[in-house]
Amino acid sequence: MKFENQIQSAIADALHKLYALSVSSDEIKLDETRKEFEGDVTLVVFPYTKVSKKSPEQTANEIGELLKTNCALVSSFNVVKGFLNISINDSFWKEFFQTATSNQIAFLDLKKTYSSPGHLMVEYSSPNTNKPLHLGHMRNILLGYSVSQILKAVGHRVEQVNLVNDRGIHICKSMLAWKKFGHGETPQSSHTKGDHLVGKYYVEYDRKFKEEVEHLVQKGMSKEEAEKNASLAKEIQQMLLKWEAGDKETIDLWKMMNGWVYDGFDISYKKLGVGFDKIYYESQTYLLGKKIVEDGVNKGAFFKKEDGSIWIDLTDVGLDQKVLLRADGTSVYITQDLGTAQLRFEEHADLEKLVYVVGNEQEYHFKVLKEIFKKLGRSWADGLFHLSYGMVDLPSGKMKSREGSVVDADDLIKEIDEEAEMATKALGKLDDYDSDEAKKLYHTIGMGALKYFILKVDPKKKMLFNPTESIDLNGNTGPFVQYSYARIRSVIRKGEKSLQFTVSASPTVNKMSKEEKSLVKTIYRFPLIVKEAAENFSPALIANYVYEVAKSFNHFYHDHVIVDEADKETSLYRLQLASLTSEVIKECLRMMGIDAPERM
RNA sequence: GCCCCUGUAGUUCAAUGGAUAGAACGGAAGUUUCCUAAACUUUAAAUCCAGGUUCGAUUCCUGGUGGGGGUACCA
Repeated sequence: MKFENQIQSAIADALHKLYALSVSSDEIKLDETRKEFEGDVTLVVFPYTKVSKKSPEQTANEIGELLKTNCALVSSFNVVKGFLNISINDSFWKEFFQTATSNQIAFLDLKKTYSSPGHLMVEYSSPNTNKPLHLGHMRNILLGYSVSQILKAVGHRVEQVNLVNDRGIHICKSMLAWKKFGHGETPQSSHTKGDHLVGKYYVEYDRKFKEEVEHLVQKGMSKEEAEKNASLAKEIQQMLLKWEAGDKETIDLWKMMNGWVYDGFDISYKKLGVGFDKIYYESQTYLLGKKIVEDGVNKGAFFKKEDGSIWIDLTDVGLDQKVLLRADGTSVYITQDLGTAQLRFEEHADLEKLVYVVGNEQEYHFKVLKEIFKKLGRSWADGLFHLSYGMVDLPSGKMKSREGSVVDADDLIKEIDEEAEMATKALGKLDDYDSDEAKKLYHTIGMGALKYFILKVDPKKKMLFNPTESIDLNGNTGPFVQYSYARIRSVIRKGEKSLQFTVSASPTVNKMSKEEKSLVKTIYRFPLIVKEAAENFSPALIANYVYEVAKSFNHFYHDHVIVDEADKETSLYRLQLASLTSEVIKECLRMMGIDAPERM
């Protein structure tokens, strides 16, 4: 079905015949012809003028002539400066279209893209249990979910997992504050979502602690001393020790409050339409991590300093010395990651890649993690991959959770749903919807806007998000694509009614207009785009592609009457094209975790 | 100090070393006897600076400069 390979080898032959140049066909680079020129693919001939010893134009013409006579796919060519624009025979496009429409499922199902699909794990979300999810988490979650769907689409087996940071001193802070100042408040009694309630006490601790420190400073203590000697700081240490010792009262409190948080997170995940195959908890892996560190010391991979702390020396690979276990034997951040990774590869012996969706401020951390496992001789160490993404900035600057300048995920979802509702009501199209249907649609549109907005940006770049202007519904946006989809569906419904059109009917293509061919060419690229997106873990490629498809259809739609009852043959063919287009759009949206409404 | 990322229209984003740097929003001007006007058409507007490599550089290299992040037993 692919024509590129045939053209490439035909060019390789031509170069060999004309200039005795031997190049393998996959080294020949073909570009898509720019829209303003005639042709389908373009060969840049400048690199070959050295061997041809002729002008670029002459070289291009020579190659073009030979292609035209030797390759049946090539119908014509034209030369502009050093660019050889090759036109592919129309029959190729017709044939492609007919094959694709007569078996849409085969065209959309890319599971055979890789002859030996892999087994991968994608970790995303990774929240702390001391505060609710915010905008930064949303970029993480949407990226992780979408990447998982893309990888599955090309046939990989994917484990979608979450790692909950459920232990440590920061967790104790909200526990202590609740215990001291909470008066037994629960999510039920306060009608507050569990994660928000716990977050409230985390903030409360910070406030009380600062008060106390300030008080001590006024009494003449230095700030550092005050932070060490504050009674709250001491109580926190006590609590952490109690937790580690398994003190029943502390553990029960911990379990209760974490339970509240998980209930809250579940609601947020559900609203976002994402989920996980398995959730790992740091509290269950950090001990394994400690063990790995101890084993490493025995093997001589790590060393112990005089104070008893354990380190790894990574200066030989351009990194620093890093601490792995504190002098008092307690674990540091990386300790649990060691345990978690080890556990995962034990659970899935055939796991090839472990993808961590984590912000770019942790790039150093993941470099270190990989090097540690390499030093320990783990065969799977090279399979660790940090899918790093940029921060989400606000117009007011960076989000700082301690300063409260965060955009809360639940608030944002609510605002966007309301925005979608207002915009939809203003158009007044849903008069025959009942309130549940309408509400569902507002959410579909709102989430479509939010998800598309976040996913269309290259992950590694930082992005700016303006919550007050919220989300556009026009232009390069999710709702535009959703709207295009809904409209195509509506055209098809009409066609089915008036023409008894069915998807299984086989159309005959006589002529293809320029717009039609352009749309067909765009659809042709679908498998290539998805493959590229899977290889680069890039939902942005899918987003930009689906926008192009939607735009291309809108263009076509305005130039043609699709359902013309006087010309059933053409109508049938155009409806097939519409159907194929709508399925491609739906599949792309699905890979981004966006719903495609039939009507909007 | 050292390391990493980044600088494109007024704004938010694109552009495997290729043709006249693309979209969208916002600005200006249009299009509803026609399957959804959340649409379509036209229009003004940009590569941080200086070198280098190349037939050709937004892209690669060097230096400068602006922004962000990391790095010292935080997670």
